Amino acid sequence: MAKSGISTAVIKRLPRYYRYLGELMESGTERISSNELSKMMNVTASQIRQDLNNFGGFGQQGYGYNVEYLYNEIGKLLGVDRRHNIIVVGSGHLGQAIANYANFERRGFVVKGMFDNNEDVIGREIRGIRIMSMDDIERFIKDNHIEIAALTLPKHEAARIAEKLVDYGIRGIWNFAHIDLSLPGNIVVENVHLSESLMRLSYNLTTRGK
Amino acid sequence: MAKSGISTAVIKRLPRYYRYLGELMESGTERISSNELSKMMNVTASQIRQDLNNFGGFGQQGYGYNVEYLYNEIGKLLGVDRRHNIIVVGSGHLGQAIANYANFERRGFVVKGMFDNNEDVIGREIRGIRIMSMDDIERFIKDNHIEIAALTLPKHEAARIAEKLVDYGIRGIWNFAHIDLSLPGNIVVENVHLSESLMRLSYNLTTRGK
DNA sequence: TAGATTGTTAATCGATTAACAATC
DNA sequence: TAGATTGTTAATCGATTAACAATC
Repeated sequence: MAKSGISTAVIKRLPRYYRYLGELMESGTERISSNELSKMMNVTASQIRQDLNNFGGFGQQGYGYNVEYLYNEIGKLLGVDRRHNIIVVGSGHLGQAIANYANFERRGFVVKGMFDNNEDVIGREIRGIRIMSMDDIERFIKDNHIEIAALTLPKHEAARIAEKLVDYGIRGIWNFAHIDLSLPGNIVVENVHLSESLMRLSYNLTTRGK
Repeated sequence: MAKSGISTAVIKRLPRYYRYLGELMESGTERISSNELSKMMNVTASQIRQDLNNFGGFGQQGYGYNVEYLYNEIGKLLGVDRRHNIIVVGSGHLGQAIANYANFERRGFVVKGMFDNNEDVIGREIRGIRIMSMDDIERFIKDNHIEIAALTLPKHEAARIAEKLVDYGIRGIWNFAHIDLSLPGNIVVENVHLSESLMRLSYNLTTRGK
């Protein structure tokens, strides 16, 4: 996995900065100092300045950061200034939830199609998004410039299909299957392992002093 | 937030150990060394030994780790040897997906009810799970020993309802709303911010050398 | 100019890895 | 017993925080 110079710790925090800056913009705030922001976000001002300086000098001494400018710059880093075409592979409840979540579109993530092996659901539409046969997936990816596949298949199918998706030209996989995909290093995999998340919650419930 | 002595980095890895050990058990493997496991999981053997030794000596010199024993011990740490009653608050597509995911039950996480403000859906059932009015939520939590609430409400409602849930006795919140909840320190919050996950994927797609 | 606040270097802290003595 | 492998201490690496000179 070809790592860029920026540490994953920093990258993980970027979307949260983006969210807070978006809220500041909505509330009409024009400028903000790392110190003010640090209080809102419950992190150190030092960390904010260090994080941002990984990407260049977004602020100005004596003034702070211009909210709208910083928001837009972080947006560019996160790629939300571009359009990303997505397919959802697996039309179970989770797949449907993703297809239904219109908010992603505001950030440029557009679900163009869904795929499933189950004959019964093929042909149905969800929020105008067609469920198609897996047989059509290669053609569809190529014709529609699909970049990202949300993978919501059961674990026993996920690994095999993921490899195919890569063959067909998918560049990133949003993996909801409870499995670690091993794919070529140029393929981006972002895991959402809900059951692991729930177990962490359970761990903390169990251990918490109270 | 009263932190236990174990670092969050270690805790985050526990469910993954648990998953691999479960697979080893299924495949009939009786014992495993930290070195073998490290190769399977793509981590260092040193890290595995350090992680496990946070909780006590689960292994044996010259032998390694007994798979079933270690699996069960980590299971206890993660609290999957106990039953956790859950409610889903917000019956949108994501809430329904959670209610429908029967696999959680195998780990002791049982969804006992769903709640919504929308009159149109109240009374409906999903996999035998009743959607009820928010007005009944306090009673239900108390009568059914509900420990965890999965919060799948829109962000503008989430903060207010979360506070109420805490008043009613909820101990852990599985938060799918795009907001940082600020709740008393004895309440466990586990965030699943899907839009942030998608942005990280997008960041990596954008930056990846390729 | 004086005050504020960044950008950036240095110090600290924590997490990971390496090494090896203990022991099964 | 000899070999294997843990448990654990020590060394390294990386991330966070503190400090302050640069500069708007």
